[in-house]
Amino acid sequence: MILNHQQEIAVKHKDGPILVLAGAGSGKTRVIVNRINHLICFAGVPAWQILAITFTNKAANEMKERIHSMAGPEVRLTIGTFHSICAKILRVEHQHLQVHANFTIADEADQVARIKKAMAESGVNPDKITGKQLITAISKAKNRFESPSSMKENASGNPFLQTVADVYEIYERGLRADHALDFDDLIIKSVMLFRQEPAILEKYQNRYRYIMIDEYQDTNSAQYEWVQLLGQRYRNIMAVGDDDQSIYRWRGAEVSNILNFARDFPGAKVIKLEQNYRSTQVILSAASALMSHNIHRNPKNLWTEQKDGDLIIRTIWPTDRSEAEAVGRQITSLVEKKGRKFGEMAIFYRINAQSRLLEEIMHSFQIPYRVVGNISFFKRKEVKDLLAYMRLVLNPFDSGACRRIINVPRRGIGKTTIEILEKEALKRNLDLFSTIESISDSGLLTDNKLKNILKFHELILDLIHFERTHRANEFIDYMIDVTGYREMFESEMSTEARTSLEIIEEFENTVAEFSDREESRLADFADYLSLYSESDDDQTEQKRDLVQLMTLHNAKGLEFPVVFITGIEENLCPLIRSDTSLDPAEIEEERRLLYVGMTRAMEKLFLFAARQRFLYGRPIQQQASRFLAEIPDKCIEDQSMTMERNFKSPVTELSLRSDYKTGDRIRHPSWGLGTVLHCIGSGPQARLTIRFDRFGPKKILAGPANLTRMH
DNA sequence: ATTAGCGTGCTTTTT
DNA sequence: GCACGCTAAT
Repeated sequence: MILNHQQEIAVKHKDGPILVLAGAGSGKTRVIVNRINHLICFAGVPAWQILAITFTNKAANEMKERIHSMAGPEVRLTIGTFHSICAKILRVEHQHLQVHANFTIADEADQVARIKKAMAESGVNPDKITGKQLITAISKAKNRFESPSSMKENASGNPFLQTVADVYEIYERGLRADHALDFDDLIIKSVMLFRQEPAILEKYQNRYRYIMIDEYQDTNSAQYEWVQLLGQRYRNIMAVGDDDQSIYRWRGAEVSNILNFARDFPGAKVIKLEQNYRSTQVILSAASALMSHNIHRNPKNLWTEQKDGDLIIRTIWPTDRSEAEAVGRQITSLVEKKGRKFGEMAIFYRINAQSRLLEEIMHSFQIPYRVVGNISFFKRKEVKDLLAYMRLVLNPFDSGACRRIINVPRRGIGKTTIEILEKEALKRNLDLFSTIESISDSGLLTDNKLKNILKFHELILDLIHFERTHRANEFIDYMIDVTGYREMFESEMSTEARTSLEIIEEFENTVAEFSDREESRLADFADYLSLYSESDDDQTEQKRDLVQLMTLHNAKGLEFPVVFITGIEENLCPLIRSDTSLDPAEIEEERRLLYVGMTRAMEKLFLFAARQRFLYGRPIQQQASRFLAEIPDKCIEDQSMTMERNFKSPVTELSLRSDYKTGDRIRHPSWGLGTVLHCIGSGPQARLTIRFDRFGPKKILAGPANLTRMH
């Protein structure tokens, strides 16, 4: 395809910083791929000097493929996520850190387990502070480069921070003892390495002279500094992103990074890609109108050469079930009457819990589907067990891995034996695995038990030995047999054991596939498993003609001819947790999330909501989302009335009858002056969200509040 | 030492 | 509606 003018400028840009503000569907990936190709084939840049960073492995793989098909399969450049690139650097430079080269990467489950342990150890009351809160707080501290000790000093008087600091300290100690790094560490340790070792920094600066970062709006502060450090020497940085598609603020992404790029890199060229090649005019107008309600953004003017296309169908259903059935009916009729393929359609929702009902309905309509990014494989205990074996073999210091599989399958090593081992490990300041050797002459264990653990020890040593001389797939096959892991299920005839065997086989297939195309060391495979989530793999599914179900977050970067977005209701989309007051910035992020969902649609878009929804097992009365009222009527065909005659759509109510609107100034008898952020309904029943000048945002009911309107 | 059964409590999104 | 964690029973 021919590039448009703006795309061409970006593609042909060679030296110096450049920011590409790429609106939804504006051919962002095309620009990156073409520029890389241009650098290699026309600008004389050696491929190995190019570094391309993406946020998901899926994006990285896709980019790799496209570059290889364009510039030739032999070009070798570095493409990967921040995390995988950092992991590779840290393994090479490990001697400058306090870890050995085979450090394990603590995945999410591992992290949760460690936090729980640390909580128990420091005597935190789990009713008061949840593990999740601690993980978030610790992650924030880490990304500020704050150590547990400095956190302790700064926490004086704040009991919450005090607790966080305590848990943080134990958590860190645990990671270090096991030679493990968590996701945050991968980035942070790399930054610290760059900061402290100028020679190493220089080495990588010279190596990666051309840096490209996709989804720049999703970078967090540590990643930002990483880019600054690595890029400051040659300043050949291309940042590509869209502030309107920033949906990861909650995990530290800072939109300001993209908004301030031109300031951070003086002389940066700024290119705006505003022509949309994906959606119809109607869809694009609707999405743009929605986004215009956000205040904190770069205004942009997306346009398309495409015709108007079909109106967006907006329907409020009485229940979540009827909503799901409507999706099923529509899909069936689009296939039967319009010749659509299942694979051309996708269903989006805000939270994973919504998928179950949809799955049930798809099933009863006999619609082939798949759920993207669903738990399953990587959370299966079989996969975790096998992964633990791998980790222990690669890194015998990993006591967590050791503990997990020391008695799986049964080896007669029970809780008490493990407790004795752990106490001894703590006393001697050793890891679990080496404790096994040194405990033999201590007389702490009976001969029988000693025999059992020594046998286990020997088993692992044998695996370590085997690993050195074999490929990952050979090792895994060997491991599964020699540990008796497969046999454990083979001897059982239950259906559960049968699925376990299937999982094991799937695991073997994964290695086999991996060994086929990548380096085939076990260590690489372990990284692959730790850093790659399953939502990353195959877009081959699209070819298998299945309707795809996914969360709005997972929809980013994809496109479908037909899109259904379900559950566009207050408190669900935007999602508002009951315990938190609603922060305007969070509402803006929710709006961006819906925007991302809408802009995935090429031709047909359905926006659905329900008045009653089952959530956490109970029926909850829902109201249409404020976002629905923000989409202009001219883009919409509202089917609520025809579908259900005796029900008046709250959307109509919402958009037509409101005493207050966003921006109105009011006075409250006790809270004082404030600005209306949002209003649902009218009269005394109206539910208002007001940001008070002195007290911040509050939700109130208009009736009892006795508000005065200011002019 | 292992398992089964029951109650609790929690639910966003992910590298 | 679910997963998880705890307890109690074998």
